[in-house]
Amino acid sequence: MSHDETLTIGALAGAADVGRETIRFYENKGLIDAPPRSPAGYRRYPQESVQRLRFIRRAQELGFTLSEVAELLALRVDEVSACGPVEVRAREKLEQVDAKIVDLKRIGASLRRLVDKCEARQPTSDCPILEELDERS
Amino acid sequence: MSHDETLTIGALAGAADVGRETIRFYENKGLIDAPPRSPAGYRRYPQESVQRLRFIRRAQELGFTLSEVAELLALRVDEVSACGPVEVRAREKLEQVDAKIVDLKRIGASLRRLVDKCEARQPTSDCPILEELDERS
DNA sequence: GTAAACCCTGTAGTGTGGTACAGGGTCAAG
DNA sequence: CTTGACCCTGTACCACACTACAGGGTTTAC
Repeated sequence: MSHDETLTIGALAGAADVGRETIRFYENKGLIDAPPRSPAGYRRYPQESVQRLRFIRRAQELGFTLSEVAELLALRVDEVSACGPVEVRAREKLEQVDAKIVDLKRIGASLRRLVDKCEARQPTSDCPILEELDERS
Repeated sequence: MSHDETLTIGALAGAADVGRETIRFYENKGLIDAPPRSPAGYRRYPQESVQRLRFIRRAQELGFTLSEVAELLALRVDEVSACGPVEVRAREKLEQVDAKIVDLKRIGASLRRLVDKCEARQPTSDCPILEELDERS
């Protein structure tokens, strides 16, 4: 297989730091397109697949399920996707994202208070933390 | 069972909006302490358990696994052993949280641009979402 | 020209985080 | 003093997102 700008599944897996099986799994789930095949039936991936895989991974880390990631990836405006429905879905995702940010900020604030308390603690006192983790909206 | 400031598992489940089974599951996993029991063996929870359960739920929604939640809750540790290692853990979580916020803001900005494009009715064939997380991989 | 290293399909198994019984005891109301 | 709503333990099952074979073909490096 001469080097022809495409990647085998193994090379892609290495480049994107995921397992081979994971890539086939994502293909099955429709998260990545089925790539063209070599005469012997081997998948040949374009370089951009690396970006897509990495996006999937990071979106997952942000708390999106695979089907939510699929929705994110499907959001684009072009000849085939009309503006109306795309806009609606994009707005929904945007709300999800903003809500996640709000929650994360609240958690972050709690953690920061925690860290501050640790820094300012009196030598003899315990690390008084539980209240800091409590909700209080 | 006269009202004695404690909650049955069902009352707690109702107050914290989780299933009974989930509470027992968390107890098993060490996420909540085994509460005292009534003579008949019924769990009697203090009011604070509601806060703890809600914290667990919220932290989970933000992408923390149950064992990470356990870590967060364990920051409460006991006595002298506390502050040093606790502070380190808290800082690590804080960094994770801040990084997530940065990524989510990027996705949010991307979605906002997409919505704007929709409003301006300027079809494009690129995928604005995919481009957002490219930098810094 | 053969062995290692890769690829294929397909199915089974894993870990996480629950959820749903089964089979039984307890308690409060009427 | 029974009936229904609650509680107990324990096990089985579920969805999600992988992960690991099995059984086979292909490519490449020596």
